[in-house]
Amino acid sequence: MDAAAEVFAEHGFRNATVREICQRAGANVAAVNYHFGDKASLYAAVLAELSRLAQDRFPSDAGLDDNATPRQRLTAFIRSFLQRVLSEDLSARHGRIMAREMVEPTEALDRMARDYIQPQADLLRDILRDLLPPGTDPALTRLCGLSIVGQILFYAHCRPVLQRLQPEGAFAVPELDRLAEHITRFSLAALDALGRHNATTPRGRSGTRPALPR
Amino acid sequence: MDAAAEVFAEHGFRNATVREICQRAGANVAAVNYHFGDKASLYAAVLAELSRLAQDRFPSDAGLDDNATPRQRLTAFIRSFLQRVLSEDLSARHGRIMAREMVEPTEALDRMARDYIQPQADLLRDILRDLLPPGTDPALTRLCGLSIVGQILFYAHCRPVLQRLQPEGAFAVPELDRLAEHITRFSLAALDALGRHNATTPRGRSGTRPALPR
DNA sequence: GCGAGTTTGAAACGGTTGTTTGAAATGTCA
DNA sequence: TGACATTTCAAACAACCGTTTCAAACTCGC
Repeated sequence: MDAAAEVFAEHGFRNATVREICQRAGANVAAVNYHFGDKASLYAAVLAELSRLAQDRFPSDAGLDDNATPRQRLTAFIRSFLQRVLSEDLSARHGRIMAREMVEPTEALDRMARDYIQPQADLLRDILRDLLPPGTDPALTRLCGLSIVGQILFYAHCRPVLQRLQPEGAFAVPELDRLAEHITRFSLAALDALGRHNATTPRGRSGTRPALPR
Repeated sequence: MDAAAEVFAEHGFRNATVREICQRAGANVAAVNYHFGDKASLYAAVLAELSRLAQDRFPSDAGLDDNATPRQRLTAFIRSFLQRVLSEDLSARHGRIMAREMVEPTEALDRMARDYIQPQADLLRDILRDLLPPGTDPALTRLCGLSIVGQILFYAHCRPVLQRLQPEGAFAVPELDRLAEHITRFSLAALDALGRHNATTPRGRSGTRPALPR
């Protein structure tokens, strides 16, 4: 399974070959079918195991006590999410596999969305509900959540592009601490401002919002 | 080439088959090798053509006159970027192919990064330089650019996931107009706040920034 | 130490891939 | 029309894929 995780992370489900997996594991080609039934079941087993590892290595509420403020909870959420996505050790394979799965879904994505992604989405929604003024349009809350997740997943999806951009290293992936700090600051600043404008007209569409430049 | 663009967008370079391309084009299997040399050259030709189409259908300065403000230029940049990525017509194929290329690069990505992505990155950097106070740390400018691009590309990369999230449709992809407006508002709010805090200590690291919650 | 149950191994199978081949069809121009 | 170049076509090729087969090797309770 360790070898399989490596190969799946490198090539994706479809392009990974059981021959390479078995070779890297020092096993025979028939081993996969004997122990797991087929390639797809091995993939499912690897994915489940990696999700479990990533989840309890970087829990979303890392270092929070019971009465943490919403701001603290968002900070922890962003940081642990980034760690799961960017960390170079075991869970890096989880991040790479998930990134591929999002762009090119297999049947495994349905279960991942339900068991792994949905709870994260619910958690973020709850944090944002506490962070934004009461009565905030749920659609706005949702959009803010997507803006935050987007900033994070960007580094999971686009690393190959960042590495190719000039000038040398200027667009390289920043170190994780610096990155988590920036995304948190950027997002909190936006949430504060959007919350302020929205609090005055909890149900209004955009009447009192500052007009966008045209 | 039209059939090829379709099939490449659906399955990616590696998983697309010349047989399906030729069948969809009503041509013989040998046609690809006869007219383009090999599968990779056809892919390169398709990618170049789609980039050209997307670029002059949704130029980054759509509807701007010469003395547009930085805020207007950012608004136009975000909107046209989103259109290139999400629009359902021709350029949808370009968006899907680019998304795949970012997660699973082929040799074609090197040229795309240089000729297509780099100019966009330079443009966004210039806009942000005008938008943030003079003396802003270039690293911060860069991070803000990545935050903005991340929010946009998220919808290109994660649509399959969004469609699978409960509750029904609540996390579906919002319509483009609403989305462009949100990302612009979210980003401008963050830029304004970060600019304010940073302007007081143009070169300082984080001394006077509001402390993050722990 | 032995025999039933489990695991491994080399080889092969059927299927799909990108590419090549060489003949047939089509187009071009005197 | 007749010659020549260009394009299409069905068929085949070699390589690789996931999976199966079945004999050999191993494990472990007795």
